[in-house]
Amino acid sequence: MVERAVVQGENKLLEKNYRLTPQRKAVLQALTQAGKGAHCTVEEIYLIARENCSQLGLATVYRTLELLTRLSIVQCLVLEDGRARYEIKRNPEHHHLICLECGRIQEIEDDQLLPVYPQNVSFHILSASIHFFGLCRSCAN
Amino acid sequence: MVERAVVQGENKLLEKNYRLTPQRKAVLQALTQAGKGAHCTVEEIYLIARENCSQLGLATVYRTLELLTRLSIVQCLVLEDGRARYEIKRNPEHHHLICLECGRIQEIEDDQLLPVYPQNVSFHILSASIHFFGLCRSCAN
DNA sequence: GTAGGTGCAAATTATTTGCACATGT
DNA sequence: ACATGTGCAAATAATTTGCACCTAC
Repeated sequence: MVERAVVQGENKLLEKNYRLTPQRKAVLQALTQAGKGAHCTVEEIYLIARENCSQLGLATVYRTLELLTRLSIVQCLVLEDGRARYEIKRNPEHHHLICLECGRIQEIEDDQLLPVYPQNVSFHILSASIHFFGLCRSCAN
Repeated sequence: MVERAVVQGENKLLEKNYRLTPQRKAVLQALTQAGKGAHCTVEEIYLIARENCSQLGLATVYRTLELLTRLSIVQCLVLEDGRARYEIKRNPEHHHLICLECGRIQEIEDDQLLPVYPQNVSFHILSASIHFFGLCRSCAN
């Protein structure tokens, strides 16, 4: 079964006159297949996507993710380890709870934290990326 | 004139029985010399620090920054470009306003944004890193 | 048919590591 | 004196790029 997010992504590509190649389909498929809260590295996406598109090259995955990011189909998350992670962009926006003990990443939706954006700042805020660090339930005992 | 932050950093090193080498002094000095809101890359810190310690090697800068981070003397900031940036840790904590147009980074203190940490989440939050993206005053026209 | 996309291998960039030598305490 | 630190060069890891070939439209 083809996920809704895949179809939406494919449509966005077509709308902007980008070609719908098996490689792009496979990357989109991999991102949704990994599921919510997956935050896959490029390498991980590559490995999953190759199952549906065996001749896929790693460089193509990088190029595809760059394109999908530019089209706001996916979003990039860079954690302290400096490696890029990607996830399908969703609405409403969400933020991340990163466990300092086990490294697991949970998600939290924007409206669960009544985002109070700064006042009296001469800066026009368009979006926010919030990383909370702490201990997840099981690591906190 | 030697900055207060340098002296504090040096004392923290001594307290924990780390040696106070010219290399470590130079890195601390470079970080404070760059000033508030500098967010220097490792390479930049290396270039500044070398002015006071000519035989300094880049690997030592990496090792020193890793140590200073571990001792909470500095903090590491990883932006979307994936390169590590470092700044002296201050109190109160602050967050970042990143201009999407010119890339300049402003700072905002924690208490200026009534930090609203999530409620009803089974996660023990210890700290937060908030990146706001948008347009700085001059780029917004 | 052709512009746009891809695979591969080589290049680049950021960071880490091994090891012989140097130095702060 | 000696553990700790350092410089250098080589290793590793992540990402980017050049180019000949391929394919979705």
